[in-house]
Amino acid sequence: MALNEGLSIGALAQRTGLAVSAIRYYETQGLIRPWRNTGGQRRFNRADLRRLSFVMIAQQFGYTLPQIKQELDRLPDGRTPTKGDWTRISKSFRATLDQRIAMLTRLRDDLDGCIGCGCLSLKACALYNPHDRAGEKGQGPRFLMGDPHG
Amino acid sequence: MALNEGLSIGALAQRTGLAVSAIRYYETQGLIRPWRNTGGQRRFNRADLRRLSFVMIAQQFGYTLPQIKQELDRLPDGRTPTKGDWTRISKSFRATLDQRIAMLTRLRDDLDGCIGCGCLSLKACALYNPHDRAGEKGQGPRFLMGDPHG
DNA sequence: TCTTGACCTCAAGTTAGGTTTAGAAATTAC
DNA sequence: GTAATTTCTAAACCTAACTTGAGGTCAAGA
Repeated sequence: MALNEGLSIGALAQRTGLAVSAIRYYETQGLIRPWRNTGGQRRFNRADLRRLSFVMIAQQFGYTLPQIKQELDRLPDGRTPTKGDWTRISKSFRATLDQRIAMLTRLRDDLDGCIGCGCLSLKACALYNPHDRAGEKGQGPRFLMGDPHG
Repeated sequence: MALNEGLSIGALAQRTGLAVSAIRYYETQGLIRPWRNTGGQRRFNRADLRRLSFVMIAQQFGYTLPQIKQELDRLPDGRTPTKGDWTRISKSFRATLDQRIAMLTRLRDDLDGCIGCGCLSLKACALYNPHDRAGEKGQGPRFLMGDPHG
């Protein structure tokens, strides 16, 4: 492989730990844009290693591929994230993470209350219609672990 | 509807807030076992309201339907959860929840370290191969947001 | 040169947790 | 008794994020 010919998809797979099929899939989703060599095979920049690493991290944080694409698209064409980019993005990750931790903590508190009360004949319960999606559907009151006519 | 004929699927849907189609689906998954009236329509016990409420809560906690079925199957045939059942089960929920909170908190700490360091040329990074699935695949070292030959 | 392994495309399959649709039968309301 | 709801089944469809398979091509080593 000559010096300036870029990485093959297999090499990229080995170095990121991703499956070859996953990398191809990411291409269809617009997360990476390899070029083709004369034989029609994909060739990648070293910067794509970082892009894929970024994808993997963002997935850990629960981001969907379209959301990740959105972040990557904010970078000037094909650029590898700089320290400044990373700082901005990771602060947004941090906020998301804080929210999720807070949500679970509230759920835990609700559950603790519920363990104490036995919760089997409640007409309303904190576990029902939890904070993170209250009012989402507007379907009126529901009953939890109990029968309103019970 | 005579007093002892049980609830129709629509009534159950109204009182739980679930879609009729979801209730039918739960039956296919073995979470509830309605009987049929002479016309072939499903009829439910009031206890099924609690079973379904239980399903909905457990889903909030991230349990899959097979896992929920497993919990319900531990109850003597068709029984509605008693206070004792609920205490046991909710303690298990609590443990799961604690784990998930701890995991996210570690992730947040790692991220905080990573914001500081810039993280763009690391050969190893705490965000890579996070605690909750370390060693999962045995694929050797991977590189994160950095190029090992960089 | 030959062979083997990596790579190509495109379509279909996978899992989870359901929803939608179609056509028919049962039930309820008037 | 008739019309309007509900309910029935079975199969197809849905999203997300990929994987698998079939059939064919490219590249690298002996």
